Amino acid sequence: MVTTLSQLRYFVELARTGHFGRAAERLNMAQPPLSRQIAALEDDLGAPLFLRNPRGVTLTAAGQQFLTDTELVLQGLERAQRTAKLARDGQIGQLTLGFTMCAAYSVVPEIARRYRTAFPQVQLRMREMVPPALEVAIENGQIDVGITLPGFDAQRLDALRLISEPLCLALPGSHPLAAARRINLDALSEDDFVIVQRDQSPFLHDMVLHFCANAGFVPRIGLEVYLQQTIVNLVAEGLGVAMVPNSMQRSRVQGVHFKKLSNAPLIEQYCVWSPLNVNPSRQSFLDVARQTAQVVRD
Amino acid sequence: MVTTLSQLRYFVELARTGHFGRAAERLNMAQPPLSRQIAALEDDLGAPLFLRNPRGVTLTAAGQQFLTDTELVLQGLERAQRTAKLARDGQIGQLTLGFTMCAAYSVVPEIARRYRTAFPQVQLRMREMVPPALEVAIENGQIDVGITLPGFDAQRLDALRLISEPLCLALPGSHPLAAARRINLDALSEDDFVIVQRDQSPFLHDMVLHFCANAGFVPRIGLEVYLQQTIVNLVAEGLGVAMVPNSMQRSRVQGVHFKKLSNAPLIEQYCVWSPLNVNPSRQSFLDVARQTAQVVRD
DNA sequence: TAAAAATACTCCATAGGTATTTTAT
DNA sequence: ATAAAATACCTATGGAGTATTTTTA
Repeated sequence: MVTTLSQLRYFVELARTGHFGRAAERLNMAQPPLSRQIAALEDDLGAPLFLRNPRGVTLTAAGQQFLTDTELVLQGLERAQRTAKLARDGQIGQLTLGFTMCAAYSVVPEIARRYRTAFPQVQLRMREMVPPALEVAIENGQIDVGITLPGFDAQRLDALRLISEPLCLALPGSHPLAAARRINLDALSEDDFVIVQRDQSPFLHDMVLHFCANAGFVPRIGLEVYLQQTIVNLVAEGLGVAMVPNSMQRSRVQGVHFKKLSNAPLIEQYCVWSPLNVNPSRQSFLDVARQTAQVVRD
Repeated sequence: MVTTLSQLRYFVELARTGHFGRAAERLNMAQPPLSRQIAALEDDLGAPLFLRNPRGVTLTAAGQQFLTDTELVLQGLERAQRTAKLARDGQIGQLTLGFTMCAAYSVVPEIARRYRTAFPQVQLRMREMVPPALEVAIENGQIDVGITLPGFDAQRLDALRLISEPLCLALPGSHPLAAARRINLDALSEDDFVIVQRDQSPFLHDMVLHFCANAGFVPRIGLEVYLQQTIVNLVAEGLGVAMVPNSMQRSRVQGVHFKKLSNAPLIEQYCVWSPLNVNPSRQSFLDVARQTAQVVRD
């Protein structure tokens, strides 16, 4: 014989009523099988749980101990059953979001805030990463959703366009054009540019080069930096100028001036994910992302 | 269908191995019943727990959630089974000890200390009470064991003699005999006595009266107090003299002098309990009490 | 003697076994 | 083509029911 869940439920009910007959009634069963099951349980445990009195039963010390423990077990089981359903529906669990620095200051904070409010039981983890790494992380399942620039493999990943924003110019405070309101790119044909390394963010790298080409010059590349996020810092240090997404203005680095760029190219942000990813929280995250982008656009 | 404990165990094993065949092997069963039971479990929960891949299975989000919850449930059950046995053997649980003030300063502290050391998992509760209340509390089951003076109903309660100690005299500092080393009781025939009310501690009350009678006088009773413990305090206030158990000297009340009494009567301390009491910790407590008394006597 | 629990005996639901088919790369 | 899981079908353990006996204040 082996302890069963019904035995535990029978035990709890009998402990509450203190009476085989009434407990059996409340359990919708006859008294003899209840007696047998309780006897079997006591046998399994190797300890009597009840004292049989002529007018009912009372718990032994072992029974009292077992009652508190058993109630926890049964509650734990109910909780397990409930939370399994919640996890299935993506109401509970973990969701890991990867995002590029370009998105960090535009849609990501608002999306994260709204998602946490709507699904407080889902633990949202966030990892900043460069676009190629992000794509790999999605394929590995290390992240469930990414927010990144175009340039990903649209064959293998599904995507949702969120917003587009213009590039703008980042100038050091010491730059002669630091007081201008709007700048034509050809005015910077003699400047040093700070630009992200091509292998870290090919789309943005190429976009900058193409835009310069359209303006009729090849930019002098003073620094190629590994991480997108250091660009603004290096501009602040006076090491060159840079073209960055408009939302980078929110980065609040001292000593950098952001300027509108005439005929600025638009850069798009996409939500991307693998169709193989099975995290049930993913869909509701995408819903929140879509709504948020809608609101931000208006 | 209803979720069973075996299903939970099967689920945990399958989650660990990620393979129906190998899990079934480790569970000492064939693969088909394992498949069926897992399917039944998923059906019950209303959520798929595994993703079936051609080379085995992996957990869904719901499965991951359910795994952590289920492991807690199974551990909880094992714990419940273990502690039931410990409770049966009196290794774990609660034991309530009642004691009179007369015992509070003699054996009780040492017995309690030893018992707590020997059975740290048993929560020892202690309640000071007057002898008649103690007897009632034992019959009610409010306390499991009492330490008290003789005079209890030996028909209904079992008892174990612990120690005997002489009565001594408690005098206020202002008393003419405050400097004496040993006193004959007849020297106090004109003094006011502070004595406990007869209904609160009949045995001690009568013992004092009898001893005075043997010394050839009826004591002048200045104060009859409700609680034994206030006697020493009132003596300290100069309101009379009193006969108290020798161990009351340890009460450390300022302004009281304790004196040896010639031919002092001995007062015994008993451990008492009801044969109807079923607390399994009781027997080991009695063993400790017996041992402790033995040591204290030597 | 009366209320309550335990035992005797029967039935059937279901867990598990074996053989086989289906599925997915 | 192959490994793995699902399905079909069978057997038997054991849980629940009814009728009855035992227990103890």
